[in-house]
Amino acid sequence: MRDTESFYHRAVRIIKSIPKGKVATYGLIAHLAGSPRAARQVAYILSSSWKKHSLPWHRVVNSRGCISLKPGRGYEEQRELLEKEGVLFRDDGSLDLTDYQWKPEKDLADMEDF
DNA sequence: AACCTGACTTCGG
DNA sequence: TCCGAAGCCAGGT
Repeated sequence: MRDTESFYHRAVRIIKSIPKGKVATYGLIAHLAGSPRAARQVAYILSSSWKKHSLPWHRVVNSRGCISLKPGRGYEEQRELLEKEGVLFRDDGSLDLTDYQWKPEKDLADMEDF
């Protein structure tokens, strides 16, 4: 059996476990789910079925700590949701990953170089 | 089966 | 530091 299904479910599970007030990058989620390079797939999962799994989609940002969504296509909504959880944005629209990025406990991860 | 597409990431100029 | 190109993964057509 291919691993794609597992990846999907693992990714969903990981996204669900992102605590309020924290964020995770696409790459980190992909990494934890077992495919370090599948960041795009994580994005796909969010856009296609965040509703289906009640995922906290707004807690996922790109590697620079910015919202990947374009203005008018969810950007403002995501930013608002995050601000409601206490996340502060800089003038350029980015947030401080060193403060907000979720660091999962060793349960889920078999991260090699952490 | 082949090609296109995307809420990404990384590297080189 | 900023911009463009290439690499990657999986779903949709």
